[in-house]
Amino acid sequence: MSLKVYNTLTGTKEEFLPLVKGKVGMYVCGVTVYDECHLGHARAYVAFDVIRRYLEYKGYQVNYIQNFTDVDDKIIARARKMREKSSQKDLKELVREIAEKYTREYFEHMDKLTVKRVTQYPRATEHIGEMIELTKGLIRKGYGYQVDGDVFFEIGKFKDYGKLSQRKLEEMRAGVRVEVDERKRSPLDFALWKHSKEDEPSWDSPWGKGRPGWHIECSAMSMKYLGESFDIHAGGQDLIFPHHENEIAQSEGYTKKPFARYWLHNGFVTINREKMSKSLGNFFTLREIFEKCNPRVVRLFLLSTHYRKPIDFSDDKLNNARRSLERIDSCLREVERRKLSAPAARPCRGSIYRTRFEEAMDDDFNTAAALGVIFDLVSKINSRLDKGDLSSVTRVASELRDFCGVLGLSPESGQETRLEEDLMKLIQEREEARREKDWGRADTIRDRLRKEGIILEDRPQGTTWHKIRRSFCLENNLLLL
RNA sequence: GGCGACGUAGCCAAGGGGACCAAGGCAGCGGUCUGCAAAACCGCAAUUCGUGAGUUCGAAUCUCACCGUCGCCUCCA
Repeated sequence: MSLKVYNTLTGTKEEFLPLVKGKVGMYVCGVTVYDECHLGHARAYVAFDVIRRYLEYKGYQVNYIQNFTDVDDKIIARARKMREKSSQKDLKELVREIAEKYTREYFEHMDKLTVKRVTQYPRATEHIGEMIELTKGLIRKGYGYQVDGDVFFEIGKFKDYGKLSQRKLEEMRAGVRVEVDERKRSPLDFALWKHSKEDEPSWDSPWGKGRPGWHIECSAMSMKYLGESFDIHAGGQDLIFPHHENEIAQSEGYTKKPFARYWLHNGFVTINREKMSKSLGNFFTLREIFEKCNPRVVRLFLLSTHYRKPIDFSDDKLNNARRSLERIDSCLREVERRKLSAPAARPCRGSIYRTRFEEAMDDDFNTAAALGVIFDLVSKINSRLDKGDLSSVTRVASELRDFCGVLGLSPESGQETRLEEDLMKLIQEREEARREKDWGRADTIRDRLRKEGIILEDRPQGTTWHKIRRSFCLENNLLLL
């Protein structure tokens, strides 16, 4: 069975065939480290993390590169603001600090979302030399022109300009409504190199002191780490134009070879159906969301819609995801409890579920459909457990774990198996009370433990307990009131 | 203005010419289990896929029109 991916470049789903058999080179545009990550970032990196995981599941060796833009106008603007306020520090120093801070935070948040680390995270500032070389080459080949200390890319010289965003040059001109830099030959020409002001971060170049334009870094770094042509280039839909269009122009203008072969773009996160964005002020940072919600819940929420479609965010929808996740978790917990777990089985010989799961994922990474299979598996396991038919539970459960792993939704390992002594004692006390049919006391203890985040369940085989996350506690406490 | 996406039960969401009188989740309802719960199980719940017309033996799925929502064309995941 073959994997099909939707390619923005052609506007169709195509069979995925990597350049080199068994290997995939994949580049995803990373963040500009000038502010906190928000849900939109989470969506993109979770989506491409799942794609990476699935490619690995299929047996590919994935070389996954993601950059950090650690020098650009926004970071500099931020640094200026900071300096105005209090700091005596040098602007360049501040830029470095800001970049470092938000890079660190990026990793913290992605770790919580169980986004696996990619192969390498190159930074723009560490590849200035490569970018200068590229820019020099582009000038030599007639695509770049210098004005004062700036270098621009002349889009009119690249005949395929617009092929990714499926636009014609004339159409775009009509739409341009930003003030135009008069020195540019076309309003759509973009900067390869910008001269910088005295106090700004800068590097020596043939055009004087300056810094690279935004688009050139991705061309330079993807080429360096993945070669002049590679398999997958991905990012948010908002990067299609102009960022990715410009990358293509630069890279293909320079190498005369096809750049990325498959372009994948994720849809936006919306709030009340409007794009979440800084300018609208309707964005939620991951920090805020994680304060009240388990990151796994966020991840499940994000995967419940196909990655190319818009996904609308609300507390209500998070709660929905929360309950769904609890359904998976309680199933796995029960399997564990009955000692029916086994390591995730990988042999792909087809159960009907595995076939369905792979069909879903092969169809442009349809995680929503794949989740449907996961829940069918959960139902099957629960049903078997209920009937006491344990014969195939171990096998089915390992399949379930396997699929959860591909989506990055495996429960945290190392479930707590011990309770503080006083809490253990309370549970025993309740057992006694129940034996004596002192229901009042039993219920008091149960409620009290619940407030501690410990859920008791009386089963035919005896009482069980499990801890719940604070986020779950909050909700359950509300239910108690 | 140009280009594009979407509209499926109370909510989320998959499907994208016949196996669909439409998967799965949440919420809901009835039952089983329980001291009561919780969890779980069994069952019910869209005769219908924005509206209208058309193509077809057959349409949620294709075509056209209309209505509605959103996005890109400017930094943005």
